[in-house]
Amino acid sequence: MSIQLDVEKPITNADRTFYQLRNDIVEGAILAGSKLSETELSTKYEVSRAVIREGINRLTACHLVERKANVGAKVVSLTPEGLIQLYQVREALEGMAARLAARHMNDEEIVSLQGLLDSHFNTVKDAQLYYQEAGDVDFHYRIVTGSKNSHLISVLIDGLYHLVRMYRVQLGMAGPRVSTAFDEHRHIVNAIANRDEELAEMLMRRHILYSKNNIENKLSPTPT
Amino acid sequence: MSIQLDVEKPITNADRTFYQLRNDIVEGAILAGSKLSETELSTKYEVSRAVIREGINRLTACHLVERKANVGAKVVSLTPEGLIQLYQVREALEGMAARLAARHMNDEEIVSLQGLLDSHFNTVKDAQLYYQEAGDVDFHYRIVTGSKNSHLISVLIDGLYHLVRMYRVQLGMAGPRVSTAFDEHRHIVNAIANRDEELAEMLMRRHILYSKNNIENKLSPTPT
DNA sequence: AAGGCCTAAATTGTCGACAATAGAGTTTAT
DNA sequence: ATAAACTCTATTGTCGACAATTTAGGCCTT
Repeated sequence: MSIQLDVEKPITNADRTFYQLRNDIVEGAILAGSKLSETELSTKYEVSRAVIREGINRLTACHLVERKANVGAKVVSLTPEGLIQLYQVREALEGMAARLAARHMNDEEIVSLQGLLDSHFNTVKDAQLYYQEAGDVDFHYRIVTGSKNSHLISVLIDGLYHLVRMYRVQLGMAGPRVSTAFDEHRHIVNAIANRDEELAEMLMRRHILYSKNNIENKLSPTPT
Repeated sequence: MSIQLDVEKPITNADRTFYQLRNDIVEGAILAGSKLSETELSTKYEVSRAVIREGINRLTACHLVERKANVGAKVVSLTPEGLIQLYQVREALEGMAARLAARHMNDEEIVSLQGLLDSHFNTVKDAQLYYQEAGDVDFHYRIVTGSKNSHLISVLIDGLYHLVRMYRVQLGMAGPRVSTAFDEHRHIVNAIANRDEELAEMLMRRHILYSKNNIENKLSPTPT
């Protein structure tokens, strides 16, 4: 089963530059916490300062950079507190997404989602961690879109998920928790298939909470 | 007690223009659903197109306008479905905000919040609906900032709240529910003062859910 | 020597002009 | 008559230059 989350195709030059910038920041090619010089970037990406500025503004909107008037922009710094706060927001939003998915996903979408889990099961058996990681992203992606709530979708997919990916990539999350996370996914899908909104939300919130605790333990011995 | 939620001061011309645009959209001076012509706005606000473009981009980030490449931007349309989806996101985020506020607000902040409610009680007695409306905004504002979660704060205050205000202003929400909402506020503050995270979240979610139902009934006789 | 002030360099903010694209209206061919 | 292709116009996308602001460094004063 194919995995592609970045189906957003660049129309204009500003689009393309924004995607490149975002990717370079998420992947760490542009270091976290570093300053973003407009002139420097404009020569590096071979576009005018105007498109760089638009890119930086868009990056500010998804919380990947911070901008200060008359001073400049810099890439956000990755901190344990920031990661915790990020997961708290995820817990709230994705919990609601699971609730709404249980209400609004049609039968066809649910069957497809179950099929996705089946294919994950095979990769888990073969212990292909990378695909599991991508599969996890794909799973959450489907729940969110399944909520049919445009605000939820845009805030998570256009916004927070890129920051989540940035933490994962740069702090080297791949981790265990693969098989247990798979079971949690299965339970969530079951709740959605049963149209049990309450349970779907609760299971999703716990799933994210566990994930947060798992990451916290990896980062520091004393969780908050 | 003074009420000021827009303490954000414009530094640059782009800031000032963005605030003006945002206000004109929220207040309805620029009609919902109407197209935003860059050249037209640039003459109207007496700034260059670059400034207008930055403003439009920022408005896109807080979901007040929608932009399509090579076509242009238009103000979002207000629909019952959009309002419902907005309140669903509010329920999730502000519920979490109340939970975190119960965890992170210090005693001084809680006392101040209780004082705010006391002053509301007087205005409610005098039936000054306008101040109650502003007071409601102030109340929610404090809970959100009390969460000490920067993502939560920015998504709600810089983003969704302006859209909420737009719905309230343009669909003429002032409504009854004043005194009952006041009681709900009181219960929420009590839960926070008792450091009861679970209850604070639940009460806040119900508070927003009631508010949503109240608005739905005003809009259409058949709620979703 | 420490502190403040002034100057200069670099960076961001703003602007007007030009290029590229989309949409409407007109023409033309079947 | 209809549909496709073309032209033209209005709007957005992109660019380089100029203005305003910040910041760092040296200089002067106490």
